[in-house]
Amino acid sequence: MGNPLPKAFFARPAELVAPELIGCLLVKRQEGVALLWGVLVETEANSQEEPACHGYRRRTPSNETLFGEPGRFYVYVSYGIHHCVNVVTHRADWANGVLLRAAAIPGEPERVAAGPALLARRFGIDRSRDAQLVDPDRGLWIAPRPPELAGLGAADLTQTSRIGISQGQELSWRWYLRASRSVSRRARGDRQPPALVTAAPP
DNA sequence: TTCACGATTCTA
DNA sequence: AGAATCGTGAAG
Repeated sequence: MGNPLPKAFFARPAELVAPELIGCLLVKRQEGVALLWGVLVETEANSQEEPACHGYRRRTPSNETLFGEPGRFYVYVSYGIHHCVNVVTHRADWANGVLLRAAAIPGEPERVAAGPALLARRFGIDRSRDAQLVDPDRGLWIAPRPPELAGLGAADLTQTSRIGISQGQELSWRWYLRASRSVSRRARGDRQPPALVTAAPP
């Protein structure tokens, strides 16, 4: 879990990175407590050339990080109240990133991090993390898929349109792990999978 | 300085 | 389906 994704992983277009991030682990090191980690189960891609992207209109102090080098967190405030966490991708001077929309945290309620703002809240991520490197040395990073999830493929994911945007609906740039109950919102017709049975009856 | 709006969430 | 809630960016 200490091994982070290599920097080159993020130096690709967001729509390539986003689906590959599913199954990876978001990990946070905290003072005096065990590592906090969760499996990423839902992501969205965003890119400068389309209107749903924060960098579509102009480069400003608040979206500056999105235009920076890949491999950093871009954290923004949503609706004045919530925080949302992105990972910057592709290359510098081109707004491109992946929104981390949901994570499944072992041993915790299924939906504590089911949604971008809930994920940010549970991991205690706010604007102070903006522009910070995705790196174990900074205490917050992303680890590759663990062995048991290494076999994840397109067949395990649902690809659909993004959530909460008015423009850019035609792009199917949201991906989620179908087997997970920690997904923020399922595509139409996709039934919620059964809960995992963790304990055998006596 | 002011105003309208939003990559959301919670409740009914 | 609708409200809450406030940081931003564009307008004045």
